[in-house]
Amino acid sequence: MQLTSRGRYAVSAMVDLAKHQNEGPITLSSISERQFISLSYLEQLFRKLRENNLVESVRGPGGGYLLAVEPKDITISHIMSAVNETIQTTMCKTDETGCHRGSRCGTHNLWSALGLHIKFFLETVTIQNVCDDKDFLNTLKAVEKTLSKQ
Amino acid sequence: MQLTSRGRYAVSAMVDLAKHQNEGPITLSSISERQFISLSYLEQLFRKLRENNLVESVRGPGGGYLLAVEPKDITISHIMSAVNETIQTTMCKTDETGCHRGSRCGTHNLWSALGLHIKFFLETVTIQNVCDDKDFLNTLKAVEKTLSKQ
DNA sequence: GTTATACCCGACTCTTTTAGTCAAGTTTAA
DNA sequence: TTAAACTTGACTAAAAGAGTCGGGTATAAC
Ligand code: FES
Ligand code: FES
Repeated sequence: MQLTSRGRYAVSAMVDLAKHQNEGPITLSSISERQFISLSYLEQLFRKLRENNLVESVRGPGGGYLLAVEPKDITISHIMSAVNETIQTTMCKTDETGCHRGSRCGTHNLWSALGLHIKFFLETVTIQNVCDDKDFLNTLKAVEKTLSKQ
Repeated sequence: MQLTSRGRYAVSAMVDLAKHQNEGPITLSSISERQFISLSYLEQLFRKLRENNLVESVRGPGGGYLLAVEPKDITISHIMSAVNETIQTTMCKTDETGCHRGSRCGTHNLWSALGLHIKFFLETVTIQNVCDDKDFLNTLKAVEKTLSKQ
């Protein structure tokens, strides 16, 4: 199980955008160079980011992309969902092909809890945090401290 | 990104085994029926579980598998590693094909923290917990409470 | 000692997902 | 008019995953 590059690239690009926020529209080719992501691939990703209202585009020469929302209000979860990078931990369907043929399997609550655990992290960290490169590490420490006390 | 069935099946099977612990060696075909997992696939998984000393096998008629360790000492993480179901959140390599061509990218700490976050959960929950079907949910609540206080 | 049970093992195929490309547009500042 | 830069749909190739197959070997029961 591996975080796909779709999700990682999208976040990298959004962070790059946030860091150059005050420089006007940022071209994909400049992001491409800085983040080592192919231009075509970025175009694909930004289509989805725009459709999800996370970025705004400016066409024509001098154009590029701008954040449509403030960095502190964009969570990693927003970005991941936008590019269809969902983290699916359960495999239950209601039909005959599901986990336990319709009913809940003995591990359902485990995977469901894992899913929530991950979701919580992704919804807590914003790209502002990533730019600052510290808050989510503190978050993590607090979590571990709590758990180890049990 | 999706939890693979390799990992989910392995955990399901181990939990099944734990629940029938006191019945002597458990055959794979009985697990196969209860958990809706093909026998061949189970054999593949149990090979790895045995190589990692999580289960013991008894050959011949009346044979089957037994837990090699107590349920309270087997974490989800143990099982997942045994069947090569690692959750990889970073993509850094040291060579020229890595994330940022050798150096750290701006999102490295984020993914690294996510990886630790998941790892912590998987190392905290045991199959005993899953059998009881409650402890890891409490764990989760404690985490969320801590985080929401920040 | 034959037989049936059930574990053991390597290799293989099929399917799905992901990564990345390509070839065509359209808008607009200079 | 031109060139920069976004827009779009479709396409291909590579990787990972799921699951199968055909052979084994050990051993309890008869
Ligand atoms: S994971 Fe939901 S029923 Fe098995
Ligand atoms: S994830 Fe480690 S360098 Fe990018």
